[in-house]
Amino acid sequence: MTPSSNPHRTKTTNNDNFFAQVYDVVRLIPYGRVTSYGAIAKCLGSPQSSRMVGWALNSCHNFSDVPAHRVLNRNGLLTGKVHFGGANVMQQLLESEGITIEDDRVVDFEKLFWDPAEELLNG
DNA sequence: CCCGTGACGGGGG
DNA sequence: CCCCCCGCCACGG
Repeated sequence: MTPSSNPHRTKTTNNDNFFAQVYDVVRLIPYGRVTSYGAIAKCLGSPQSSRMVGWALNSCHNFSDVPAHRVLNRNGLLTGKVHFGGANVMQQLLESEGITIEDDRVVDFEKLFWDPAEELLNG
């Protein structure tokens, strides 16, 4: 049954699942490492839905077990910093993990990048 | 119902 | 390097 054919559905169906999957992946990001919205979208089978990854994190505002601060854009920029309450909360969280930030960008981004797809390969 | 607006990303000029 | 456009899709006006 297609989503639109279900009259009982008041809101979201696929989303609940997608959101949950995003949170699951984010929880796997190791301490001191980072990844990107696009990498998460890709490993969930929706490489063009990176925006939705951001949307998912948006509605997960501060679940203590979801390290959303480790998710950056493809260039290692802290594009989501404004959603962490204070102006530099996101940066501080990253720095507390030993990561260096310069001009809102993670230094050695490529080196610290953690690819969720790799995690899938290794089990 | 249409439209603008995003924590995005890839491709083309 | 720049900029623009497109695909993506939920949500609010």
